[in-house]
Amino acid sequence: MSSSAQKYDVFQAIADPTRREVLKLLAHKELPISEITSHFPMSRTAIAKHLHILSEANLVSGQKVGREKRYHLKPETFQELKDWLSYYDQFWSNKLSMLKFVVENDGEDSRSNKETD
Amino acid sequence: MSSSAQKYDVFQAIADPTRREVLKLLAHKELPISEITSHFPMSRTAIAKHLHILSEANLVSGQKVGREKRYHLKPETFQELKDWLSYYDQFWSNKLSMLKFVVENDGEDSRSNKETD
DNA sequence: TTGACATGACACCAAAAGGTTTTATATAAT
DNA sequence: ATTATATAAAACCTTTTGGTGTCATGTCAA
Repeated sequence: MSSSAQKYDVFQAIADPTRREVLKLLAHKELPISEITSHFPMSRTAIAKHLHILSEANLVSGQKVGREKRYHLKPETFQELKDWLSYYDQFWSNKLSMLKFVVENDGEDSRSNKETD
Repeated sequence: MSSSAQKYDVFQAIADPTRREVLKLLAHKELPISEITSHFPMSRTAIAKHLHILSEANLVSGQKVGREKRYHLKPETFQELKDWLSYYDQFWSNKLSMLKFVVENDGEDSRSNKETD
């Protein structure tokens, strides 16, 4: 599949508030560009660009139906994001258990700096 | 300080590849700016800016220790992202894709050390 | 065939993002 | 007290981003 020089990745795609709104709209129902546009205070061209970016990031995909093109979400890519996030889970659980350890042992570890944050 | 007019949100913060690398570094160990910088082909000032953005997005926080300032991750904000993502689950939970997640995370939290970004 | 509709593709522009270098300030060590 | 270290802050520059408007193309309906 596309290993092509993707200009936009998932992270950049969801960085823009308008694009996140578009995703939210498409969650409920697949929609053509002009209908999506009607929900925003900007031109259809602008929305088309946003959809292009979302599409390159594989967050949405469009299928032509007659003269319109209907866009819908692509679940797989949301999963990519979840995977990225879950990478960090291991560190937090470690951190939490370590904190618990420190507390239970009255913080006698010499090298540890306790954070008040 | 908690009511600042946040210029950068979490989504923008993680949009940049360098910043995601920084997060990855900080996952293992809290670090001062200069040490973080040593992992990148750019100036300390540039990294400082990235840290400022990550900090504004509440993904990291820094504490001064002597003349250095050590940065560490803030788990709560990662949770925010998870929440945003989980909103979409309802729309495709019946369909596919969650299956993939379950399978890939089968081994519980022992040594799943996937390379992320 | 003609006209309306839905979209795609350009060219253009202002503002923001991501980097640089320089200057300043606080702490540590000799 | 002086010097070296660690960071902060400001001015500046270039590329990218997010928007605009205009024109071209493809499809449906009279």
